[in-house]
Amino acid sequence: MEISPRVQSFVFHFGEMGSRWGFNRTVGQMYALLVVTERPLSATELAETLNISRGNVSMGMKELQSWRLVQVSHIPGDRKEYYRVTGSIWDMANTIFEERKKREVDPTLSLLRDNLLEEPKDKEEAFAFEKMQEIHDLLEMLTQWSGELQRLSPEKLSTLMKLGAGVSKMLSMKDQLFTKNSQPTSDS
Amino acid sequence: MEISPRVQSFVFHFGEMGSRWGFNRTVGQMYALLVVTERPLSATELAETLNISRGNVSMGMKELQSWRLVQVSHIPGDRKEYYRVTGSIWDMANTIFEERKKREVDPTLSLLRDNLLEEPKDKEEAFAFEKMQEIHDLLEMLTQWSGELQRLSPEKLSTLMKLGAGVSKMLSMKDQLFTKNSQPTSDS
DNA sequence: TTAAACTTTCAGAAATTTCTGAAACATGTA
DNA sequence: TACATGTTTCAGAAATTTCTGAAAGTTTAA
Repeated sequence: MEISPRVQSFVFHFGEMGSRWGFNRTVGQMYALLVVTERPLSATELAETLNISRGNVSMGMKELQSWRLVQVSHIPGDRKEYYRVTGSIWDMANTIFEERKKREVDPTLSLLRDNLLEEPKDKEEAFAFEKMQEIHDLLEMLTQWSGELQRLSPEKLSTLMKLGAGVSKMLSMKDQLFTKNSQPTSDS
Repeated sequence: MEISPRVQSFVFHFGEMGSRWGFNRTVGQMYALLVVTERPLSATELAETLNISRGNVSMGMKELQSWRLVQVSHIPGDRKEYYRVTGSIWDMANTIFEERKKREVDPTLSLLRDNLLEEPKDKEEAFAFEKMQEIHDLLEMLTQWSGELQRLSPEKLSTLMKLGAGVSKMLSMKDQLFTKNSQPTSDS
């Protein structure tokens, strides 16, 4: 399969950047190519288009499937496996966030929780524990919040984003608002 | 300088994780150690405590300074340079977000902008462009939003987070609210 | 100017990650 | 069974990243 220069530049760029987002260059390229191609692609097509080995594609697809970013599909009368991305761009972003959290934040959170169970032994440790507690709280906040955002529909999220600086204004009116309607927030 | 086992486990863990957050293992360790230590540390102390070379510390400090996560400070009558973290844990998270955005999102955004200037040549390219446009819009949204959040004070942000599921409820009342008070949102 | 005390640089060693390609494996068909 | 058409695995090659440590650089003081 040949691809146009501008699409190619995107695919390659995504490869370079992809490594920052948790997968390596070729996996990034494979994913980008699948995103911008309407029809599902076979492993061989991926390998030939990107000039990478067949084996590498196999491993890459396995990884992308483990991230739930790619699905296998079949074409009637064809024994090959064809790959395509799952869901929308929005789903992609959501999934990447979620998976990264699982791999990067959660382990830190549980380590901090464990470490903070006991009491600090001296002044130095007390200071360290304070900082670790702060990081723990921050990460927990982020975790909780990202959960909320993921439950929000894209439309609502878009509204929230467009609101922009208005968020601040809105917050200052929040108490007033919720008191008026006597609707408590659903705190955990 | 010797550090307690639990603090050490945090420092090492942060090293492993740090590589995910944009810096390598030893830089992550150096930063973690500075975070949990109250007094500023010299390069030699860092090197000895972490068992890494003096040269590596020098490079690491340069990098952390370029991230604006670490500052140099001096002790009167001492020619050594001492390092300490800048700002609070909250500032740290903010800075890391901002720097990562600069390095990871912005280049993609400008590549997409450039690529999308011209018209697609055929049906395949049209589909690809559509997807690229969606990614572009998503990234731009994130960019705009993260800007907003950064301008928000930690207290307000905390309120917003605690609000949790309430955000959704609040949004549905937003129009009503702003109409009542005839206060338009400051859209860009 | 020399020396002492410190920092930075960078070539190349070491460690780690990624990728290839051949062999093993799987599955359907004749 | 033998074969055709696929996929997966994995040892080790290749590429990349990180780290060391010795040499060069900087600054202050006498």
